[in-house]
Amino acid sequence: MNLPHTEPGPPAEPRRARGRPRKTADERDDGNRRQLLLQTAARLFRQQGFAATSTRDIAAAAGMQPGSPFYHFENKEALLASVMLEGMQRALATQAQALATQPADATPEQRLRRLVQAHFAVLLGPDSDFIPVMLYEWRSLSDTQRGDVIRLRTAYEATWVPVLQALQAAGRLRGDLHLVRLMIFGALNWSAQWYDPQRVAQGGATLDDLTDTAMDLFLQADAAP
Amino acid sequence: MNLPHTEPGPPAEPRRARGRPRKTADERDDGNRRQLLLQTAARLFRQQGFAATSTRDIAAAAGMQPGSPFYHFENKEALLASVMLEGMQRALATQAQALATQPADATPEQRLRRLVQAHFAVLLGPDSDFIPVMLYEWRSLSDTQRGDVIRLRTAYEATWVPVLQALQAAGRLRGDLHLVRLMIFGALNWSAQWYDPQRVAQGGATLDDLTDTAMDLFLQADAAP
DNA sequence: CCTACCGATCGGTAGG
DNA sequence: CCTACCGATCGGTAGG
Repeated sequence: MNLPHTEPGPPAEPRRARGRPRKTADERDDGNRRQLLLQTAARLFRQQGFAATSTRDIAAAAGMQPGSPFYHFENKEALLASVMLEGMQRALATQAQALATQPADATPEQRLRRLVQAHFAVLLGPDSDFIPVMLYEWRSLSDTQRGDVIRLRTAYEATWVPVLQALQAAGRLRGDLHLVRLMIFGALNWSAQWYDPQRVAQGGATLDDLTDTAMDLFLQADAAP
Repeated sequence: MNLPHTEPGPPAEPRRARGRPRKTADERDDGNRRQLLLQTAARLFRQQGFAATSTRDIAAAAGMQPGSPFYHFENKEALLASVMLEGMQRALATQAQALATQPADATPEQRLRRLVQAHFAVLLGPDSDFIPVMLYEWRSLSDTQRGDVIRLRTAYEATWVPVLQALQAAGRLRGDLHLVRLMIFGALNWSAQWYDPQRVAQGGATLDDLTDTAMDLFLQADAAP
């Protein structure tokens, strides 16, 4: 699920067996630190919002000094953009895997179910702060950085189109397809505002419950008995 | 649509015909200024977010000096809470009117259509910055102020329950009703993220188009021919 | 509601 | 990645 991220650091050099063993540890540390900053920023951005989260907050939560985030990221906006790109890369990977592990003769309904499941997993499952940040901190991104995120997001959404078209052709889905797609995404994405994974232990809805409800709500009942 | 708002100012005294005519103008101005601040704050909070909008921004956009908003509102959070309360009061008024102007023998489907129409009107229609702020700046509210907003919001959502129950009883709606309601609200509320009223002039979808699509998407086709 | 102001915090940087 | 720091901005207030 952790896609390799483009690293701005120096390329991995072949390491000599002797001299400066510390350097090796530092190199590995750099990746860890950057990843730690990303996770911490995603969590705080989600909880408090981008503008209300200071780079000092993030540094402290990651156990660093106030200036240290700027060693890994050019500025606060670049950190936000990286969180979003990381989120979209994970979402695309999860989506691709969900479809790849499915039989070739899967029905459109089965394919939709897989897409919905993957969507909820990325949105509400473990380590799921990245996508909510992308969904709800959109306006804090600069125009330049927004373009990169949009490209991945367009690809993610395009996967749904043929599935929805097939369902409509089969009479299982009604309404203007463009608007229908936007409303389906709304129904799914809004769950990030109210769903609490903690409550599953106390009888709350599971992600599969959500998927069942979504399918029931969106799809016309199968006419064939 | 503009519900009377509880005014902290002095009660309207009977005015003498002579002496201090300025006082009268000031009193009327007070209400206007407060309302102007509310509208301006709603617009900027929606465009930039609560944390990214300074009280100076709001004052300047309303043609006031940096300290002036604090004459009308105790602090920045109280201004946000007032925007949300104003939004919810308008939403409740619109909802009540939509149902009141409907024949008593309206079908559950017709009642749902009215609720959806009213919802889109408040969310996307003219002067519609208040509700999006309430939906998307939730976490910026203090616990105390959140309670007041929640009460109005609960009332607004409760209106939908009997309508949805009737539709489910009639076989027009499938799925767990609690989750279904949350997903329907999600599909509707998400439109604040992508719908652009400006584009209607260029062939974009109208609010009625959105309502039609929502009904098509959520409701099972009527079995009776 | 304006003027003038304060303490606190913020993003970011130099220099190591 | 830390230390020490800077200029800018912010929410809020006194006093009229």
